[in-house]
Amino acid sequence: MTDTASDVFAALAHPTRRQILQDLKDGELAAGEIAARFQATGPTISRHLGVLRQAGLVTERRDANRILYSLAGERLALSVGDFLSTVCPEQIVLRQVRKRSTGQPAETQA
Amino acid sequence: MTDTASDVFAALAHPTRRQILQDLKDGELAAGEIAARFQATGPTISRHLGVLRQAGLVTERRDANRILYSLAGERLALSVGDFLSTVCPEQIVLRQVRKRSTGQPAETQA
DNA sequence: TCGCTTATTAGCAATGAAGCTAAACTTCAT
DNA sequence: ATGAAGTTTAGCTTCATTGCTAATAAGCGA
Repeated sequence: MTDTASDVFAALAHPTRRQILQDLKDGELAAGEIAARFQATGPTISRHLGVLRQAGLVTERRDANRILYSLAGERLALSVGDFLSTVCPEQIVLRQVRKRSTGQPAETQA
Repeated sequence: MTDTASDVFAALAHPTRRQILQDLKDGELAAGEIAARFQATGPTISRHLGVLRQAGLVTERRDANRILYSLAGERLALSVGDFLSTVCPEQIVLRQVRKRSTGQPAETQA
């Protein structure tokens, strides 16, 4: 049910999560540093980070006390760009992204 | 909190809706023709089409009895590509897309 | 007008998402 | 050990989404 693309797009559907990804664009940040940029509570941001991690859009590593998050830009470009390039290939171009071997997993269940 | 990008990504988060967009890539289709391609009922597909329309990803026009849906590819590429190009600009290139010129009139949400 | 086709809207049940507070867990310092 | 800082997990409430069936609207033809 929860295929890859759905997880990725659902993760991107929340403005806080998109902002987190933009903040991570310049380098890794600790969970607390990320949470400090929003009005939401720490647990709420932690859950958002969990959604992003489950979608494969961020990676985490431990540094002593803290947990540092990094952007998984290639994964983001691959998932989203792959869909975009199949629906409107004229308007978008993917760069240095290997296409997956097979086509879509054909999940057409409603 | 339902900004434009959130509506677009939320619309793309459902596999049926992504498949609808892919089906529309080759030209406009009537609602019934779209519904016939899925196992879901007509009303369910109609709601999916409503979500896509509200996100601005499809346009509709009346033809006698039928309502024909078309892909709004430029809008799709603009919304998604704009975000992608800010988060991971190295991996993606936008083509013939004006620089975020759309001042959307804040579409209403149910 | 009546009936048929096409498509949407209304209403309902089930599921999931998002936010909070409180508690728990990990790591390091005292 | 004890404690403090940094994060996550648990539990709860609220609201949105998804799906269905039944009902409604709109258009065309006899």
